[in-house]
Amino acid sequence: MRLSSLTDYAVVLLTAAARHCGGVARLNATMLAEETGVPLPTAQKLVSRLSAAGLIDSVRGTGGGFRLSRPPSAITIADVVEAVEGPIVMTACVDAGDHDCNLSGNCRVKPHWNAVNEAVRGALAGVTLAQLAVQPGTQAASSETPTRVLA
Amino acid sequence: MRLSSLTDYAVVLLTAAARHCGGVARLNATMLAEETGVPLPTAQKLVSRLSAAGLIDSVRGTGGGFRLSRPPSAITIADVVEAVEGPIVMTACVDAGDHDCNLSGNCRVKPHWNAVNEAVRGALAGVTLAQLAVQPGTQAASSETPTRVLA
DNA sequence: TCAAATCGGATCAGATCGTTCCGATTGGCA
DNA sequence: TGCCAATCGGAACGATCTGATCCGATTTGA
Repeated sequence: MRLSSLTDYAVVLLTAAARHCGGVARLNATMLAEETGVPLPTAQKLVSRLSAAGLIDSVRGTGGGFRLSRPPSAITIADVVEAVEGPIVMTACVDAGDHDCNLSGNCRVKPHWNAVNEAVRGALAGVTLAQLAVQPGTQAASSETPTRVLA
Repeated sequence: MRLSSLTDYAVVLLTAAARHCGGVARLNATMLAEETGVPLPTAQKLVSRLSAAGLIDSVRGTGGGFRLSRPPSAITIADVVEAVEGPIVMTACVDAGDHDCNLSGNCRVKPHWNAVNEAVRGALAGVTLAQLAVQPGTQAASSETPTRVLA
């Protein structure tokens, strides 16, 4: 019941990127790695995955870099988790194939897992990058409306 | 973002135990393993952990076994997760020590993780064994009141 | 007192995660 | 027009953790 550290780093990187949203047009992995303290190779790997998932638009070559593909208020932690770790599924039952569950035949718990899954996913989808990007103690100054899960 | 399969098995075992709540006084690992399809060694290991966590009361020796220490409606999925996997912490930041985070110095995301953590934990704590124990399709007959997270 | 049955802890293989490195691609510059 | 530098993209390696199996400790009943 813990996010992978790669996901943790991804959130830190994207939050930093969200803060630079109005600044330079393009960011690069080296710059964000230095600013956040995330190891450069790891940052590069994350840029790959986030780009593949469509959360950032990346441009290769000299002067290239990346930028958020959507405004920070439209990117949730659930999006980041799915981009880095894959689909949010609590158990093998919920997975599309739901094959390799050796007790799927008479498993009576299975029908309930979907609801649990959606509950957890909803909790993660209720937090946006815009909320994370605000400075600690200055949340009142944010133009974003906090969701109930953060209350 | 996935529960360990041990946790999955633990929920299946405890749900089966909850169904036998009004039946025989003591259950044993062998019996539940056969009934649910969980491998016996794994079931034994889970009994150990669940007993150590106080979710079940176990008695050793001939004729021994275990039973739920609380009514099924008072045991939530969050309890099971914590018993098998340890405390529910999304990131290293939330952990008590919060040491080995090499960017804790100027990490601006850290203050927000606690809220996310509680949101997820709340989602898991809103589902009880009593809800999982009901037969699929007969939820209306359950005496338990469904929680909002399942709505 | 003996024996059977059960829980409890220790051991080992397997898989996943995290890190690191190298190649492919692109744009700028002479 | 050709070369070079900078960046993303994918592949390989090592470490850590999980999950399954086995054997010993403990207790009750005959």
